[in-house]
Amino acid sequence: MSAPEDPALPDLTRRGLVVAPELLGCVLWAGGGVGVRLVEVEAYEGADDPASHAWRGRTRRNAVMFGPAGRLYVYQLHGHACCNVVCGPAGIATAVLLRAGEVVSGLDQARARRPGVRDAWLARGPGNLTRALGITPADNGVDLLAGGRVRLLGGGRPDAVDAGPRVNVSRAHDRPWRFVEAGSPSVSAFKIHAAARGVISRGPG
DNA sequence: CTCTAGATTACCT
DNA sequence: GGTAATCTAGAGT
Repeated sequence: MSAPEDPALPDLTRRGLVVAPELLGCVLWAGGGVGVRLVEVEAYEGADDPASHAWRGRTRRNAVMFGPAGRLYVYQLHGHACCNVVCGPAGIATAVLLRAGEVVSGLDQARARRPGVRDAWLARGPGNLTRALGITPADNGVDLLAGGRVRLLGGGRPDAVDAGPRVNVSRAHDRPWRFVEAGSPSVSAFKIHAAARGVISRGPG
């Protein structure tokens, strides 16, 4: 009871690039009992990463990225919500974007939120993942380790992980900071930036 | 105050 | 394959 930390969770106080592949297989659990096992994530750093929201320093939107690890950073884009797990020590902006997962609990609730979508695609894509879980900008800044409505739980690592360029980012194409569980049907299938093709590698999970 | 670009998605041909 | 819908934060005037 006195040790709420989940031993299967990676140490989130390290930089997002290190934490990101270790988050694959972990479960993001939200209200309504819906849980999503993560199969696709992307790392974002701070001042050194021109693709990051935190590249130009702290603003009202990205303030949570500069906070302590284990918080949820939620922002809206084109009318959709996307969420990140904040990493690193307080004061350092680094986070992991949660791009896709497979629903492992609360299937009925997730289906109700995404009518007409096949089960494997319920949480495929960052906007779809937040929608299946019921996460909104109102959840920005919540502590995922505090046992609240939104939580991050440990899980088994996938057998194999693919790395490649991040999706729909127009800068820093040379950085293979997108990590996916190899072969998962729940991984999003968006076109990568033309300049980023060919930056793909495979490594052990 | 106005303008623009964007870590997206669904629908079109 | 392509593009319109959608809307806000951030930067520019």
